[in-house]
Amino acid sequence: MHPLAAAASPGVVLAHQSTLRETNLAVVLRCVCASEEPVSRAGVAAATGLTRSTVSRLVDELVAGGLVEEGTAQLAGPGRPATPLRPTGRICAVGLQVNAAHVAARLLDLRGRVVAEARSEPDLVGSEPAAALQLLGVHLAQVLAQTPEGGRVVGAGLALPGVVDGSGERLLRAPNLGWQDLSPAAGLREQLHGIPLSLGNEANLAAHAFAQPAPGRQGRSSHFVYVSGEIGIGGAVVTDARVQSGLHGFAGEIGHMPFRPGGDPCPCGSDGCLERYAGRLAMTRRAGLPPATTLAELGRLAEEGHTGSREAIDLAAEALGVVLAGVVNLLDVPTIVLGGEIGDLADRITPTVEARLRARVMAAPWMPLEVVQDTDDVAGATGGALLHLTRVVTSPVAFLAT
Amino acid sequence: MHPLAAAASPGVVLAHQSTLRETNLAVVLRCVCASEEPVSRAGVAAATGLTRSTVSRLVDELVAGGLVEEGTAQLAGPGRPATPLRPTGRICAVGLQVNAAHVAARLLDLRGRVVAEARSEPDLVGSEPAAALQLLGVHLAQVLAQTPEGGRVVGAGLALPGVVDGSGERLLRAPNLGWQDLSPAAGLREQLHGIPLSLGNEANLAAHAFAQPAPGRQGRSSHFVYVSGEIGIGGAVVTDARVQSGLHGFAGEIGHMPFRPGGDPCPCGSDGCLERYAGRLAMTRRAGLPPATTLAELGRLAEEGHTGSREAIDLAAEALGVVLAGVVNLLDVPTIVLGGEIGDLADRITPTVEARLRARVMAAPWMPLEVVQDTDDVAGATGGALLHLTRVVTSPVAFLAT
DNA sequence: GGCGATAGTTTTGTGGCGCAACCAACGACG
DNA sequence: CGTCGTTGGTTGCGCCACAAAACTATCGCC
Repeated sequence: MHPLAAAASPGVVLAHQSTLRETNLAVVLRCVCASEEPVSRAGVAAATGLTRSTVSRLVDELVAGGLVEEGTAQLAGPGRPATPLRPTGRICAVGLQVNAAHVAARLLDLRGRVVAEARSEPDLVGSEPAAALQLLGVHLAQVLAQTPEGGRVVGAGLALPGVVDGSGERLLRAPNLGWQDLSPAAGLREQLHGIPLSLGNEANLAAHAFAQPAPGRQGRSSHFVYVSGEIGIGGAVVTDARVQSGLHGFAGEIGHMPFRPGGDPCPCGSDGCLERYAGRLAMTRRAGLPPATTLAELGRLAEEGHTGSREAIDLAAEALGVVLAGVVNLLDVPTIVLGGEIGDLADRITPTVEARLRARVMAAPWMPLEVVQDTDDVAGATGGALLHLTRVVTSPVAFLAT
Repeated sequence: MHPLAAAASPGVVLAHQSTLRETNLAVVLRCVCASEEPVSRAGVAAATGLTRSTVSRLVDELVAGGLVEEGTAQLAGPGRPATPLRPTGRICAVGLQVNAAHVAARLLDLRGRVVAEARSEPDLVGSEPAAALQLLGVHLAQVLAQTPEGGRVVGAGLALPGVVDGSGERLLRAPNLGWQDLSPAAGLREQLHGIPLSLGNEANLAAHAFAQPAPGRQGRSSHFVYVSGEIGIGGAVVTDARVQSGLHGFAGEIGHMPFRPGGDPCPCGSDGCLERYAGRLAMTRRAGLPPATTLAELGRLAEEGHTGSREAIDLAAEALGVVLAGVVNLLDVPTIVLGGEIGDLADRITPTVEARLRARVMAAPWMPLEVVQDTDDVAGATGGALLHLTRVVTSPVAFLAT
């Protein structure tokens, strides 16, 4: 690279005429994808500001390229009826997920529909990667077998509960599985048939799915903290509808933010981490229950008056509230999304968390704060698939069929 | 707006031919600005990938518009000598800053040079806004009087130690000044002569200046946490060279992240906030010194063996280390920048902070962690000016002289 | 059945970039 | 000291993509 190029790098997004066409193709495709209902060429033109003639040519190209379909039924109303446009169901991506309690595969299409799903619930704490990957491979093959006639699978995204390297190829460390330094693509090569596989942190991908529930479609919040509560606690920060992944892609370890520094030692080498108070393992231990107790059971016991469970949940809520208030102070992300197993305790936790936020967030008087729940229990897999489908929407040219 | 437009909003960046020209003008101007040395048209072409003919046309336009100057001395070497290009010194912006200890005005030009500066060091704790703004107005007039012959001042940015609303027009609350609900533009109208004024949080603007030391030029770090230690503690998170300002622009209150929840009560309504351990007021109180003691004096006393000072500094370093480790875990921003008065203690604080980071950051084995110091003591003012100058670089069309 | 309204296509015009040829001005070398 | 090679910068032409506007198609409504 030219020496100056580095200096100018952030802005070396130079534009040719072709760039212009790519941009507008993406604009049109995103518009078609963003709408729940089919839209017409004229509707796209009105929404985007492009002229009808330009939209027509771009749509024709997308139809020819197999990314958009023209419906047969016509949209009624005054004037000439419109031909409805929808993203095709033949473009698909696979979402995969492995964590301590789930192995799952999902096939999503460009409309954001779940085309196929296969899953099982083994216990993978301290497991051998090979066996788990084999099971994942079976599920992967199952969903791929249900690819629609003439369909193309553009990628696969695997959600893992651990630290993934920046390139998305290598799992560095997944403490709760007991895995480290692993390249799962090798073990899945046979089932993948050349489909590109990328890894991602579970919470990061789940947050992506929450920010963008279907390709090109905006979720109800663009600035939020995602908390994924399983054995440990993962997380992700989303600002401007984009997941903050950090310089090396390591961002999101909210479970290891300090709640009581100097308190409970944590296997991570630190002490007083949030995870030691709001993680499942910590909560069940405090409640005096076996480690395999689910959070749903814990919640039921608390409901029935079991003191230990109540205290454990209250402490967890306190810890979450305090730590999340700090995060909101730092980043002004006024929505908290509870995902993963901890969602099962949302009813008991939410009031305390909201109270702590109101009390501890400096700008609370000027902004509404909200705690919501993500009910997708394999949200990481959904996010993994959506990651690849989003790529189709943002740069359609690369995916046009010749 | 059309109903679909909202749904498609993130991508409704449709491109016309004019967009294309604007983009490329920005690319060329950024390239000229990014280089410390003057560059030639051919150099820009090589760096950006645009052709020489296109660069020539764009440069001509920038020269005609008064944003770029052709030098007279020629760049030697084999072949025809090149005509050197530099950003003009006639485009300027004003940076203003008011905090508990400084009132300052700076005039910066498009090359990033400080053209003029005026400042004073009154004590503004619990002060009347009107008097401070009057003083600021005097300094503003002083630097504006030094605008270069034929120069244009494109904007003014005022850095304030408090919460500013999203539009950049209103100061909502500045606890350490004792100010609230204030629109400073009114009080400065006479001196501003129609120059647009925008407000920003002091630490956010200082971070901007650190991320981008001159218009269009990248600083040495693109992912960092900026800590501005004065009476209280402010901060900012920078990812991908952009300051994270949050949904309402309230981001950056790192001083009110929890260090010892349940500990020292904080005027913010919470307790155990970082600021209660690492803010100047907290440190001097702990050291048994008068509140007006500067951190430089505190450091000197510690050097001389004063136990109270040593303990106060050590506790502050501990608190910073713990909280910052949490932030790094959350966001993977491996550089910490110490700015403001706390920079005077950098030597004593840095080792402890770095030790805590190494011990408490989960991904520490895979990434270098670094604590650096920002030596600009009115960095907020610099950032305020750079904010406006950056706008010139990113969208030059709006600033071309007719 | 005529009319207005809306959807979509076709034609023509315009702006902006790449390409390639050209001119300009220097250093190196014989 | 002249020639040649090298690099900087300009000019004219063609292509590409979008805008504008005229045109066709098809509906609902009176």
